[in-house]
Amino acid sequence: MGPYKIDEVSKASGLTKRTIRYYEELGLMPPPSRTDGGMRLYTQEHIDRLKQIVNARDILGSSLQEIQAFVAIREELQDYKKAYGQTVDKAEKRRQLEKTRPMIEKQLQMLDEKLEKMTQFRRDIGQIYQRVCIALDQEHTPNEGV
Amino acid sequence: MGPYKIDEVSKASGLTKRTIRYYEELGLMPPPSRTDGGMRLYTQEHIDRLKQIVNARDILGSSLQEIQAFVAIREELQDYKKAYGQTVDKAEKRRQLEKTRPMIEKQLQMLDEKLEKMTQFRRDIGQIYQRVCIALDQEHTPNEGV
DNA sequence: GTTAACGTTGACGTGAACGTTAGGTTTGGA
DNA sequence: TCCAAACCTAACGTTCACGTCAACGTTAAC
Repeated sequence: MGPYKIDEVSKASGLTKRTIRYYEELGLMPPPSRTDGGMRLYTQEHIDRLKQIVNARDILGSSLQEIQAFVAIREELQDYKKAYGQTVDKAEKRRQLEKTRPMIEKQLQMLDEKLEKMTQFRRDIGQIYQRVCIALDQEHTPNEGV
Repeated sequence: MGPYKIDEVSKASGLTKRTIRYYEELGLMPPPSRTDGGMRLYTQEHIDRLKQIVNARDILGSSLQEIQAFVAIREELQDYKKAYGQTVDKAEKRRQLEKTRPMIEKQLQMLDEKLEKMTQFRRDIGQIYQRVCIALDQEHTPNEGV
């Protein structure tokens, strides 16, 4: 359990070594201690911190490509609606819908996952907030009392 | 209200003209019609679509800098915890906490906004999904019945 | 004490998501 | 009809978030 070298941290966090150094450079992570030779020595706290960052990144970081997938669903449905009155071929409509359904299901699953992680995140921060408030109250009231 | 030129769309959506053209290029938006001279003519639907994209982008797109703000709060609190047993100066601790509290409040507000938008987003997709399922059921069942 | 595996710091490369500039065309009002 | 304002495409520049390569130093096992 002692100090970890960067490769172990990489495997534990799922990030590449490059990314770990990059995050340190950005200041996302406190710089770890070093050996006399200059090698980085990480603690468990560093790993936890990186996992938090990865979590937050997964929730909050989506590319335009991913966003496109979401908006595309609505368009497909709009296309379907437009074609609804015109298309004579019911089987064709059906095939189209059957194609889009699994896509929507996938998006819903992704959204639910992100929502869950996000609410968990919210709870964490909320708890921290409460502790801060309590601490502030406790230090404030006694001076006024008696 | 008639066709919109790109500058009006820009003001209505909050995106720059460059970004609007870029999103079209990416296929995030259906290409608008053109005048004989080649000028883009947008409809209200285009504007709505862009607003959806902006919304989704605001929810899902955060940089590492923004993520850093979230993670930083935890670190500050950890620092506080560490110093809790050692610091003799209670006023100093209090000042530190009073400094972090508004930061946490801001983060909470941001998170709540994102959460609300996200759940709304989720509801929308869920409704679309239901309509698709119903449509598939309706076209399926009658052929089997009576 | 040698050596292979792993670490370090630059430095350049890359794709995404635009900003900016250049050079030319279109539009709409005086 | 003329002209400024707004539009167009094309192309290069930029920042972020890393990947990748080179050249070199450190560790740990044998």
